[in-house]
Amino acid sequence: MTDQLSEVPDEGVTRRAARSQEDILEVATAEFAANGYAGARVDEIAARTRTTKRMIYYYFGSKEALYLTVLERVYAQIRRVERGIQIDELSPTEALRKLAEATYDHHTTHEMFIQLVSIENIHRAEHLQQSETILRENATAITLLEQVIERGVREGIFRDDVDALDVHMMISAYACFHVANRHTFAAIFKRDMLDPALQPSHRRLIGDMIVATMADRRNRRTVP
Amino acid sequence: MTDQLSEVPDEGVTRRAARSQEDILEVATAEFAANGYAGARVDEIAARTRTTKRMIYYYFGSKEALYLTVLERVYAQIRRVERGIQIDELSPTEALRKLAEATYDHHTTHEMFIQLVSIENIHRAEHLQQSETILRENATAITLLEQVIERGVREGIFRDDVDALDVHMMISAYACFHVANRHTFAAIFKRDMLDPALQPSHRRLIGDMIVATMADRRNRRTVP
DNA sequence: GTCTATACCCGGATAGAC
DNA sequence: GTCTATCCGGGTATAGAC
Repeated sequence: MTDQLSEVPDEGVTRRAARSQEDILEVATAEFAANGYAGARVDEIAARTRTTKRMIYYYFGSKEALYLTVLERVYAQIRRVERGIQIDELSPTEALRKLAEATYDHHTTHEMFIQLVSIENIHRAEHLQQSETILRENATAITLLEQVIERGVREGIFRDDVDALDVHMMISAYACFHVANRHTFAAIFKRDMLDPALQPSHRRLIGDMIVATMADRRNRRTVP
Repeated sequence: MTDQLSEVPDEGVTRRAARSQEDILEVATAEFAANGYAGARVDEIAARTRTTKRMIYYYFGSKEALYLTVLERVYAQIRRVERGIQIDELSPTEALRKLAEATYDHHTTHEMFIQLVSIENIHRAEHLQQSETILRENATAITLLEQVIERGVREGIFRDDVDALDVHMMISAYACFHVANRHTFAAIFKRDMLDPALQPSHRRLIGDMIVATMADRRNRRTVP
């Protein structure tokens, strides 16, 4: 979580203060992700920062507001990744595989994001619903997927009874599960889903899965 | 979570006491699932039971021990479902679909189980690892899947580079996601994944997905 | 086994000086 | 903006009568 999460500092705030807020957010992200909302300790965040607890309340107002800022920061991060995906030159099949792999790559390298999403779901997305930014911006992720699927259906190579949200659901489910359920899975089955040795095959499998499902001839509208 | 979760009461405990402990566990399951481990309140559990807070500590010793009992109870429940699945008469393809649908059915009707698994993952499965029962018994879920896949590979209709744990992972990922990420998904994309109107198609989709992936001819060892 | 009352501590939030 | 010190609610856990 060190990559490009910085926000533009407010005008009236000194460079040092902005830096300090960044530090707090960095540490808070780790603390919330590791312990959940109620389990996270503001004391602990302060202890791991160069600032004090008093300053955290000065900057962010409350534990909940701090958590919300953390949430918006990690959602902004995945938005940037999504916007960077280029699929112009690819066939619908290749594009689908690339989108699936990009999601797999993001989630497997951003464990804290997945943990925060899990935590947010435990709390019925009550905080997320307070953030107009996330709700407005992050839904756009599927427009790319919509275009790819529409093209594939038009070309007669994709089934037409599964929409973009369904595909997004399948991709996210697979990619999330590797990270979100890593520990219970490893405890019961003795296999670490994030073992680097397994990642290439898991990365291929998500592409296979999505492509095979969408191209399944038994469900295709137009049989060639 | 009203179905058959009862444990056999200890010998020295009266019928009334056993019933009281069942009540506590029922309510505790809901409380932990809804608020996470740290967010759950023993006061609240006591308030929603006919017993008192003092009795909860008398019966279970600590909040953590209570949570562990809750966890073992829901894992015992899914074990019973898994053991009840019959696939003797089915082809490998049909068996795979049936197993996928059974998992989908269980998870979508046991929201609290999925929430508790999420919570447990937030805490790096530290509690789950203390339960020899869960670790010993729940790994057996894949033996059925192993047999089906071995048969399918032998008959040349399944690819042979995806093992039973991988398939279990795909099935669980899909089924878990519907429940675990329901709220963030609904908030962002305005679609409730557990909407009863969508369930038949989602139920078909998980079967299609698993069957298509395993039968994908481009990855099959023996091309017919 | 079941109750009431309470000890004790921890954590979020704030006061107020500089 | 930054610090130290502190309040105070509430949460886990227990004492002790019946």
